[in-house]
Amino acid sequence: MTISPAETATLLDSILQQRLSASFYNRNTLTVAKELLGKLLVSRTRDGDIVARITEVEAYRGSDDPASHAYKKQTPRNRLMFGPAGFAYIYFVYGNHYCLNVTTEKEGSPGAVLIRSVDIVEGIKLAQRNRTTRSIRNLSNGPGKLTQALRIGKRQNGLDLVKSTDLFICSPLRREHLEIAVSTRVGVRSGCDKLWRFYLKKNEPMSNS
DNA sequence: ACAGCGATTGACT
DNA sequence: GTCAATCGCTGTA
Repeated sequence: MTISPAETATLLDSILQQRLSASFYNRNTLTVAKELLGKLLVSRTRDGDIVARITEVEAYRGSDDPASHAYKKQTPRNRLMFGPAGFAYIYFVYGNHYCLNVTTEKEGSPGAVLIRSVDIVEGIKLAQRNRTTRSIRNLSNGPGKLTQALRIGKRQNGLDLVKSTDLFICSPLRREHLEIAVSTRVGVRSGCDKLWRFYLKKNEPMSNS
């Protein structure tokens, strides 16, 4: 099917109407994490748009969470976790990879949700080019993979997800029933008592597999 | 100033 | 299954 530019603009308008508001993010991090499952992450690039369904997340908080970047104190790197909700917190790990978080909680209360896995629903070919792989299974099932697939990097760190038209999250047009599974977080040495990883049961944990 | 290391990935046995 | 790559941030001096 072909879509005219006017129709594309209308479609984008309707998508933007479903965009998550600041009040969505400005809540308990665990609540936001669970409710982000099934939502659509949209990245608009020069070469085209990519839409991805969120399938796995992890919650990170502050002084109650030894696994969090914000466990001890505010630093230049983790400052966004201490700021207002609804902003992109993107950090660089292992010398190679970027991880995308969305900030939560009221200003002064650190919190963020790490997006760990998505399914690309629009712009698969572009995502494959960004990742230099043809694999679908391996395309965006990990925090470093999905940022590469959606072309998200340090440039977007601190971006306001409620206002930006290049990177944002919205509700799907069609409401669906989701079965949510819970487990411990991946790749952390501390905070292993907390079951703060949430993923859609349908496809089992998509990352780290 | 600098050593240690990480909310990972991909290549390889 | 194992393991090296890779670099900016952080804590310590």
